[in-house]
Amino acid sequence: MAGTEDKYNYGTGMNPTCQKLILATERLLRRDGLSHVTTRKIAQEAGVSEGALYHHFRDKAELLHAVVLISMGDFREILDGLPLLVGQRTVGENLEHMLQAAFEFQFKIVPIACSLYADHLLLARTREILSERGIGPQCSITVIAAYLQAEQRLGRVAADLKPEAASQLLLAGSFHKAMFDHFLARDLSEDVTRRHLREMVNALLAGIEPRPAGKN
Amino acid sequence: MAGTEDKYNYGTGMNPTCQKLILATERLLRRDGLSHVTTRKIAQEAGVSEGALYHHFRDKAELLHAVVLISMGDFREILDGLPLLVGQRTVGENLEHMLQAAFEFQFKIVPIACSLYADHLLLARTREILSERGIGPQCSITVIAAYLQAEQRLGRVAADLKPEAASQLLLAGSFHKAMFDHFLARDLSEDVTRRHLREMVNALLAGIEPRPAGKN
Amino acid sequence: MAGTEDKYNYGTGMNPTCQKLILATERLLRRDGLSHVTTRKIAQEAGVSEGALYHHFRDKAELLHAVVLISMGDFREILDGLPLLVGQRTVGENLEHMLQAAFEFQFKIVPIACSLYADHLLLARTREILSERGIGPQCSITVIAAYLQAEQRLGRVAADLKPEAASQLLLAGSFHKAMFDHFLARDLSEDVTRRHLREMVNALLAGIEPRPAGKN
Amino acid sequence: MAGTEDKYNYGTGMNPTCQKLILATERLLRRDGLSHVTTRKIAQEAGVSEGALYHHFRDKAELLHAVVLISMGDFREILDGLPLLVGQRTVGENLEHMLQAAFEFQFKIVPIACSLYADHLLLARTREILSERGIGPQCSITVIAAYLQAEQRLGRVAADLKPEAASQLLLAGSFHKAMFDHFLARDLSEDVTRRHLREMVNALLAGIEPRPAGKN
DNA sequence: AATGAATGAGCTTTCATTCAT
DNA sequence: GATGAATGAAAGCTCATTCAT
Repeated sequence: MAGTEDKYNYGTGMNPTCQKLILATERLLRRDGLSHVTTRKIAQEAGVSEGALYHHFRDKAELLHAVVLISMGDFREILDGLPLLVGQRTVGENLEHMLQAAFEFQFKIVPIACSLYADHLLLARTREILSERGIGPQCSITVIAAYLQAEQRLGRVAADLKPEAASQLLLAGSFHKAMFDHFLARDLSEDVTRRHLREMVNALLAGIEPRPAGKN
Repeated sequence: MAGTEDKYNYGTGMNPTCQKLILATERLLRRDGLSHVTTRKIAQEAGVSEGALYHHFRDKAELLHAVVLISMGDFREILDGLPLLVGQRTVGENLEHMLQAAFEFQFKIVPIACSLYADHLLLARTREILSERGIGPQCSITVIAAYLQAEQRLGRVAADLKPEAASQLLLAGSFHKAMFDHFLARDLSEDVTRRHLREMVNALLAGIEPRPAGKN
Repeated sequence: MAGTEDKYNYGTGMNPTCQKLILATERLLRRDGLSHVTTRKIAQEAGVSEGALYHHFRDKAELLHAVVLISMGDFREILDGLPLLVGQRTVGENLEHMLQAAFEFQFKIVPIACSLYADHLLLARTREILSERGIGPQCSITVIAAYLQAEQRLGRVAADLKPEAASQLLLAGSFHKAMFDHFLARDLSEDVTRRHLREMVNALLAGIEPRPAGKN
Repeated sequence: MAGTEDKYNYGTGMNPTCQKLILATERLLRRDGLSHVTTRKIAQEAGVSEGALYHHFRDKAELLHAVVLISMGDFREILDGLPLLVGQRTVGENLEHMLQAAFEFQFKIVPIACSLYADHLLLARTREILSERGIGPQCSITVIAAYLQAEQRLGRVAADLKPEAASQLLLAGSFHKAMFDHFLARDLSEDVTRRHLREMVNALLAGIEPRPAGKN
């Protein structure tokens, strides 16, 4: 993915000072929570000066945003690859695979994303940054909804399903689980997590209403 | 607060100054977000002196805990009526009705609940308090899951549904929407909100998988 | 003047901390110039904490404003007393007396007033403070113009004089001299200053145009 | 700048980078006020690197001095034409015309000239430079005073007028107006400005004292 | 019990200046 | 000569907490 047209290439080929700052911020956020993460501590942890932080990022919010972007990791690639999976394997397998990646991402950013609600100014600034760059949480929902719609056209998804609603339910489910796991400070094994997510996917796949005996 | 028999008796028989402080804090938390709620603003909003705050609470954290406790306390009551609906009307109607109430509550507490993630100490202490009192987000999930299980026994819900998973999906969906609405600072009409929630319920009711033509 | 309705009573009966801060600011401004006068230095010089500064003044601009107000000293009283002088002594004597007081005030505030132009934000904030309180430099001009108008009605001032213009000329003249004395860092004797000011008053009194021989 | 014969040759035969820096600084000073003119902004505005600034000027102060010098340099030229007007048209017309030009110049330099008062070191250094070159505000006063004296000899100006005092009153009046317009951030039409200045000239021409009925 | 002035450490951000390339 | 990343001190301001009254 190096050298793509991505203007905000925080994953690869990045200035080492930038990288140090982002990693330091991520580490501190996870350990202490946003309200204890000061620019001073970040600079110290990164081993650079506080001035350097403002040389590379307009403000603290922009640094936080970079942390979020870098945390997307696999999830972004999987979202990008989703259109190619239309008609492949089963819908359930595809959704489950996607949701695992989503969860991994969400689990990392819950401490940041939720912290924003503690500071309306930071929240507003984040909104600004996201809209400046034309991205945001709704993007993931839209991409998955588009996938479901494509499968709908193939008859692999119920014709009367609202793709947006189903998509939001799934992402919300994994995000909620991520918040929950953080809240309880529980460190679940990968297996348990996978099972949780699979159960959500399955519940949504089959639906709540009983199906007439026959198929399934 | 001195010497009553209920250690967490923040609702009744409380010193009026205490009560004023707690209510003022709750109002401010909702309005401004944790990081802008200062002891000075709290005292002003409550109409007492800053010093008084420290007569009734050891420190700001203790006051915040009291507020969190009160705010979260309603969790249980929200769903008390649910068991009575088993077998009544349709499952869809019952769930939708429940989700509207849940959303209203969640929308109110998002700024407070999310703020907790900004401060790991506050989060840890809240975790302890809530688990001590046997409340918290898991309660809601359990109650709804119990309702679904009861309906399952009546055959009104698919036999192979995992009630916990479906329940979490729904609550997560509305919570996610609440966070989203706050993030975008959008004030949706009641109608639009109702439609959003109904679409989620419907998506989960019918499921993603296509149903064989015929009944339903 | 103690106990008047003046809401911003910075001269008398003032909180000693306030007074210390104002005096310290005045001293430092005179010595170093605004751009070297930091809130930290002010607090040190005043022998109080930096926090105390912000306890008594909303921001640095408000403190500067207080310094200006306290510097008005006699000038304000003389302006207040001007209406009573209508018809008394000669117009020249009255104006000269007023201008001496104006100069004393202006000489003190030149370093502050001019410094504001170095910082557009501070300038804007000052404009805000002044308009909040309904005061400003135009007030002095107006008061003196009113005096001239009253004398006009008595025939002691030329009927076709524009009072505002004459008033501004005088105040501008002494302000300009104050700037000039500061610029040259010259410490003129009171006598020389008095003569300068008297010459300005006289020039304006008699006018530039030659008078027909006869009276005067 | 290196090794030319004119120590203050900032206008001609100068290194283009130097020139760009000086012009950029002047523009910014006028627009933003001294305290917001940073070396970074200067370099950006000049289209060179921040480092280049330090190749051509020992420090920021030296650059500022160069700018002040250039800005103030016009002082002398403004009034060069005045001696030629002695005995021409009316004294009032001549003064009014001169004051319009003076105002235009003063309005431009107010932000720079006043900013000097924010930094006593800068003020002192400017004082030295200006007096070394024999320029400064006193020059304008002297030139106008000389004009008035010449007219006095022709009987077109009252014999007992102190030319210096009248001259300073006028220049002070327009400078004061310039400061005022900046302070109020008001952008007056040329017509209004012209009227303001004309009223000042007229007030000074006719004087405050009533004239015996009859001529004039 | 209640007040509110005072504290001082800490916050985010800015900026003149240096220096390896 | 020119660059621009890096520095680190210092700016204005905030805030939980204390304490004399």
